[in-house]
Amino acid sequence: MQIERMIRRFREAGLKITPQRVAIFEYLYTTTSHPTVDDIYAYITGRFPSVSLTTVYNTLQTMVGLGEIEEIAISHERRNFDPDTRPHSHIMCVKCKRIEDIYTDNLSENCLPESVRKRYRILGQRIYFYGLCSRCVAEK
Amino acid sequence: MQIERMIRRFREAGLKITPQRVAIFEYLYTTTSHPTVDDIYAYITGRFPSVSLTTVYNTLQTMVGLGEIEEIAISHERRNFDPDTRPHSHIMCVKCKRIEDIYTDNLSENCLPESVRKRYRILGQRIYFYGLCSRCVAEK
DNA sequence: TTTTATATTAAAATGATTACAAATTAAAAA
DNA sequence: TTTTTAATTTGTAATCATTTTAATATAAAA
Repeated sequence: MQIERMIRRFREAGLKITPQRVAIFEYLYTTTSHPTVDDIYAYITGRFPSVSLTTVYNTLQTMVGLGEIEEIAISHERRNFDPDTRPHSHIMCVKCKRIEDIYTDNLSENCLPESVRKRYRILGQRIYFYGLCSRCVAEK
Repeated sequence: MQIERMIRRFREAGLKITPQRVAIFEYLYTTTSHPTVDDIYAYITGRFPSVSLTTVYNTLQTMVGLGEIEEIAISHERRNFDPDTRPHSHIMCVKCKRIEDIYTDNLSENCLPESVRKRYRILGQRIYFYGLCSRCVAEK
């Protein structure tokens, strides 16, 4: 399972396995949402009341460094993390800020003109959609 | 020209035309880059030494509200603004952080599955590419 | 020219993130 | 199992970006 995988990845990197870290893994891999630092911190404090925000930041940064989670830059207001590293896109409701995954086989690498491609070593690509979800449309 | 256009847009919205605002318009429409708040502030202080950061923030926010500039969410480290509101994409060098425009006729609205489309009122879309520019590849 | 509503400014408040040093602990070695 | 050691966690303080606020200044209408 993914939590075991993270433990193995941390061990391989010479990092220690602490209960705080495992709790963060558990939260990331059992929620289907795209949590913020505060979401994660709120959950962890439920289990380890004395946990420090620094620990959450450090662990997330380490996981990003290992390529096991990704930051979603869909909005400047919030910083969301995504434990799903398969290629996919996101859509955010501009009102309630919820983010949903979009899986599609047609990720548009082909948008990149040759003139750009030859001047860059391409490392990644992100596609974000913005809209109003049906719930928020109904409300207003 | 675009500066005249912004002046007209502000007037139409019942907003006043101040030298500070005009200087911000001038900076935005005579640079081809994607400036941050600090880039703009640095330029404006050259002309109005006593200008306040608040004025820069307020003016940018107003322009975003009028739909005349857009925020680029390509990175959480920086907040870049784009005075070009035509549909286009961006590529950022992950090392030097420079952002370049990409114009392409094939913006992938078609990436959106019907199942998602029917649950959202789509308002916008952004595509970001990440890579190393030739200059930064050479350096390392 | 006077008036008035809006904009600017400076300073303080807020919020997110990072840096730091002391105390704790995971895990390797004995 | 116990000891040792290096890494981690914690709490606090520092930093940085952004927003709020209230007083002052000013664009533009009267």
